[in-house]
Amino acid sequence: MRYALVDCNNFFVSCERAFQPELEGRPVVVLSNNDGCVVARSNESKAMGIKMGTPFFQVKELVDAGRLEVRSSNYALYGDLSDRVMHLLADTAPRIEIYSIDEAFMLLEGIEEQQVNPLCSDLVHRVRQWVGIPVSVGIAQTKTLAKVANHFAKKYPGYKGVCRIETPRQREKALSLTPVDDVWGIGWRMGPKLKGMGIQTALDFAQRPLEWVHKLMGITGVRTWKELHGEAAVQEESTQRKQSICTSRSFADMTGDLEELSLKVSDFAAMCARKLRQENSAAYAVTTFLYTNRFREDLDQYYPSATIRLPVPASSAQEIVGAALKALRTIYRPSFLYKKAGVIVHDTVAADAIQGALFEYDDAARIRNDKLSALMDSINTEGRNLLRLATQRPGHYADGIRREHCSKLYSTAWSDILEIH
DNA sequence: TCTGGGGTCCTAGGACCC
DNA sequence: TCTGGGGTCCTAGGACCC
Repeated sequence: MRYALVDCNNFFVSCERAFQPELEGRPVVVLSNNDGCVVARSNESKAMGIKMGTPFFQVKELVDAGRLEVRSSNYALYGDLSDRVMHLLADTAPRIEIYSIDEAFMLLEGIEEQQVNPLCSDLVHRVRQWVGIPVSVGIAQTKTLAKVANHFAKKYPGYKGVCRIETPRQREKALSLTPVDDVWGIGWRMGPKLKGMGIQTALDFAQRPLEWVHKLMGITGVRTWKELHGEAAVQEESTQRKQSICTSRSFADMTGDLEELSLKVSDFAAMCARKLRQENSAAYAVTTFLYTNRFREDLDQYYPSATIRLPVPASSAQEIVGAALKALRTIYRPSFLYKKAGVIVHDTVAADAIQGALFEYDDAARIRNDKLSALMDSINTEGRNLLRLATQRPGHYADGIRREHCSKLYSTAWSDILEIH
């Protein structure tokens, strides 16, 4: 098997540039929700030393001085452009696995070896021309090696966006030039630990005995090691249905008020229920969690969560919201100030495979709830929650979230129209 | 004053049973 | 009052990813 990892360069920034070409060549950053911190950077802003996750207030001076462009994140736009990129990939390869909003693996089975590079080069041009997004492609025998190849494709313009690791010699060379903490699967915990033991590069790591890796890092480390040796060990994307769905937000201002938290949690839960229905799923369990502000060392900290199990998997707003509020009441303590809350629905099953509980469950009520939720879905299109439960407040859960640097909704008018049946 | 959101997988340890 | 070993299931939390 051969994999091609296609990765959009600086994706959120590239999306903004696709509709504002004057941003081309300028240092740009895109911010997280609440305009909290930097989540995407152009090459120019990376070169200025701005790090991923930098709080916005630390670079605000650069913006005020006209040396840095800033945008609030616009997920409707990014999702739309992502769809367009993925369609081009699906037209190129026999099979693709979408890994994230800006990345996908193409499975190149059945494609002749000499065809692989021209095919990928052509894809890079098409995506740039038709969607306006620059992408890089890394090709290798395993997903982890394809990731390594992708780093080279991004870093060195000479590759023109496509880098392939094929021979053992190429593999060794590439691994010897890759810092161990840049390897997919080796994170901020293990990276420094390995370096402390004298393992600097991916090649150093790959040359350790497998047993040693197993003892230090467990089964996940073994997988990474095998992948670097060209043996596929990372799971194929199998389950289409998500196992858990989460909706959470930080608040612009902290709150200790149960009433206010209940309104937020109701909205998060209703959004989870809607995502469930869109996936044609239902969930056996609902978890509500709260966070105090971890940056305020002067305040008491509290990170509680509680899970409610349901007798029958649910996807109606009524049931999910009811369970989430019940969980909230068990964890809420009035003596704290909360900065963030969220709802997770998990233990999901296909909605059409639900088995009723034997006793003590009102089937008629469930069917009524499901019908009402479906009706709400048909009226509430994405981002426009016109219908709500009584526990939800007028407005949208995104209300009160800071978005002071948002670009216009360039592309999404079309998808809104297409979603109305 | 100001510090994101949404996922997956693995493991350690507790509860419970025989 | 003494009190072993092994198995399973569940859950919380850690580590990783983007």
